[in-house]
Amino acid sequence: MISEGGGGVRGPYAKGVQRRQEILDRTLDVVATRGIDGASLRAIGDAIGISHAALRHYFASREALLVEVLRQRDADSIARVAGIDGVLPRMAASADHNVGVPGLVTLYTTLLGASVEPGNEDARVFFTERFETLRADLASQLRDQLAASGRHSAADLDQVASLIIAAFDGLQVQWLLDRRIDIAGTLRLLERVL
Amino acid sequence: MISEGGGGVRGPYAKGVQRRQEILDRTLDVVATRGIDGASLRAIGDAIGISHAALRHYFASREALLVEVLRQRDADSIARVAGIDGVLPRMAASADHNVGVPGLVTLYTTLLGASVEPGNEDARVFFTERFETLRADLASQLRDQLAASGRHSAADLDQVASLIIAAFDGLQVQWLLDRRIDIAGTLRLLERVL
DNA sequence: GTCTATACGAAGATAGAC
DNA sequence: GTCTATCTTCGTATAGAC
Repeated sequence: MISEGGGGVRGPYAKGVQRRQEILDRTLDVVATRGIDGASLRAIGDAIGISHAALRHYFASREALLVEVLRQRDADSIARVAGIDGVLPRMAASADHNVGVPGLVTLYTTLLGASVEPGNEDARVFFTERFETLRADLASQLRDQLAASGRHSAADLDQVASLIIAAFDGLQVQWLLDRRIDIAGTLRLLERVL
Repeated sequence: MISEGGGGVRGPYAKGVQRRQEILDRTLDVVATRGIDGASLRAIGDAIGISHAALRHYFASREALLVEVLRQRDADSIARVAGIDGVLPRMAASADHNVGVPGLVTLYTTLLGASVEPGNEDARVFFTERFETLRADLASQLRDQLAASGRHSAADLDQVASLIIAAFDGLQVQWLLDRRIDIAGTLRLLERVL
């Protein structure tokens, strides 16, 4: 719907949509291989076989492209663990999966760090909304869990949600710097005490 | 000792040492005012009244300069709360202080995010060592606290230390993106459950 | 030891031709 | 839709004044 306007009905779009997806996929490849700093528009363009200027026909800026890569993979990630019961077990499963895709975790961490900087509005908007949504979802699920187990909590569930997300993100950074860190195990520790 | 070699004993150094500190101080000002991306070597040089090339007489690279700013302020920060009893109260006090210096928190967060990227070795070394030291200190203090209260913990204290640091860092990021986040309050929540 | 001047290559962004 | 060419700014590097 949104992507249908002007021009023909099908022909022009199939290629454009495919091209856009190709750019997103190859960008993650380049990021994983050469790092974020190595993923210049020219390097990404070279990997696809187009000029760096052509990339900007699909994405408004390099930042917008990187954020879009993350947005897509993050949605996949959330969908993958959607069936798992319990908030912390779901986070731990996510952590386990992420261990296999360090390039993506690096992209997440780097963009998150950059998002607090004025001038990186795309990343800022993405993460602000992501955290807002995630906090609300987690808090509501925690409420359900407590109700189901017949208990009730004295703690502010929004604060608990913030804490869980913070632990997840913070542990991921420590893990990237030192692979001995056990993200899932530490999240299970948090689950035990909560 | 280290900084004494060649030339006179005092004269030449006074200026250099002072200049170096001036650069560190002004760099934080520029970062706080214009953001990290706005803190180019040229912008920092302009703020001091020297050329950008002169900065590299004191610091090997822009990254090394930024890391040194953070290293110095971080040491101040740790010293400031050193007298406070209990691990979490000390972290909460740090958080309370940081609320007043958002530019420094932004610098910390941005450099931390960048440190996981290959090519940012200065930041990587700083944070890797920082986390290692901090985890060891926290774990040892937690052990003391438990011993003093006559209890003993079933949990791995290194994991608890990781968790506390992760919560602190993660909450700071969420706070930078949404000032409604209550870092100290959420840390106290963590203290209550541990 | 301290600093200016200057140049280099790479980056993101942009304009306009095809 | 894609390109080439160009603009500006960046970090870095070097030569040399004082």
